[in-house]
Amino acid sequence: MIDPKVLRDQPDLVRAAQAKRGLSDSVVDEALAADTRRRAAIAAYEAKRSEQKSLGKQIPQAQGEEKQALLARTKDLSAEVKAAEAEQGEAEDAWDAALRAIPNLADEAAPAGGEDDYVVLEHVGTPRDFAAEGFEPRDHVELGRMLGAIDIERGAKVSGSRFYFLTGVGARLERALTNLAMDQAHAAGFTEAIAPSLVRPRAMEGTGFLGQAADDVYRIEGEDLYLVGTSEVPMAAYHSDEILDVASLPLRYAAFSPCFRKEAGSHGKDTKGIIRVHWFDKVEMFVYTTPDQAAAEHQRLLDWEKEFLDKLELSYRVIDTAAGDLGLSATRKFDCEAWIPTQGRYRELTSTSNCTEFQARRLDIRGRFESGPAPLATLNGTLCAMPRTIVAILETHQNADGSVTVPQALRPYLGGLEVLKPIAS
RNA sequence: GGAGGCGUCGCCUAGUCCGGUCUAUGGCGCCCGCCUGCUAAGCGGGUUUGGGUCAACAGCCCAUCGCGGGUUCAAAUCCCGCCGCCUCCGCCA
Repeated sequence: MIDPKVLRDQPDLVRAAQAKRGLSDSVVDEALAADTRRRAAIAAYEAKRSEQKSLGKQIPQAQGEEKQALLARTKDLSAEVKAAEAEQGEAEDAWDAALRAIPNLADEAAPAGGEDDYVVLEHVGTPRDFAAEGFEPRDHVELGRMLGAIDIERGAKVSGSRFYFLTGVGARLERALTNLAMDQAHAAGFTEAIAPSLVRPRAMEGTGFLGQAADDVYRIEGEDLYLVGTSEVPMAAYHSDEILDVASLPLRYAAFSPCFRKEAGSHGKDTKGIIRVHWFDKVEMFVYTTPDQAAAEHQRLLDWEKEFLDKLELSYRVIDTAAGDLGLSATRKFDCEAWIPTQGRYRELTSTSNCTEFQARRLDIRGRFESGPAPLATLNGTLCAMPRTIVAILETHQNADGSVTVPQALRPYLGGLEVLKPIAS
């Protein structure tokens, strides 16, 4: 959630931020009204409670009529306290709900507008010119079939649409990518993590995924558990309800986990191949740091993402996502989009978000500063989402005969394999 | 899945049976000060977190003994539900 003090003292700042995302600012007035009601309710309750406590202390000493009078008064007070407490609880809940409905304030530098209003920050590499090379590129579905790497038909047979099996060099490729990603993170000082992909509501809510993204979340029937769409969720909740030593920051984690997404509302989009699937594995970077370091850390996460894509010899562009396309928690988001030859366009491979103190407030993650405990900043960034990365590698590095040249950096992870060759069919 | 035990302000711990003087005990650690050539020891003080009020990071007040309800004038203490951890049994990758 946003800083309640900012809401109270600078509501116009929040209104402007809402406008930048293309959202109504009515939530601001609702939250302000809820805050006023809440504070009045707290004052009323505390006055009653204070009286009850002081009278209660006199009862054990009192005798006879005096005691009876006290008991009569405190009995009435008891009911009043109960009523005041109930009102306080309701006011507090309403205030909390109003505050949680407000998304993080978009960064000043983030472009205003919606999905199409992103700003391209840079292009890295040049998309391969297959026409000049004299052959028509095959898409990853066909390449995957020829290489015995991706089995979409059987994925559908076993689990339904948007599921797949990785087999043979496909499975080896995921393992190699995972290790390449983890090794890079490890070398950069990250702590490697394998995270649970089932979490309780608190973790899901705290990371902001039960808001407008709730339709995309799988829930386990009959249990209070959700399947995560990213290990950002368990990694953010990892230090929930903790006060961390500021000297230990930044805490950087590289977490592997399967990710599950309903992809509600995307019917008809990316129905072919493994660009958009209900399940995939991912190595995600997750950082806890101080608010004043968050922006610089965001750049570092972007740099690590670029370093990884560079190792895979992909051509890509980096975009600065517009405010309206930010998630609930993010103040700014950079996406790296790789060129997909058979689609003739750039597709998101990695994404890094600066969530400032938004998630930390919801999950009660604080640092012990000299001035006292205060919320930390959290950031996340994709290091490697397996299926899309495999798509980009296969399509980008394919040869006319359907073989695929393995990027140099990946070869040691595939036992020195230089070329993935079609299997005899 | 079955049986039992446990959960107190960083860590350990007293208190819970028999509700009120608990404004939660003591130790360790940590911080400040005194003392001392220096260090250690010793001595004194401080040390949960959140919130309300306020010009105030001063003072005062409220909440907080795993979480949520309930009983009561009054709950760390009594009752109910839940969560977590531990031990044993069963099952099992």
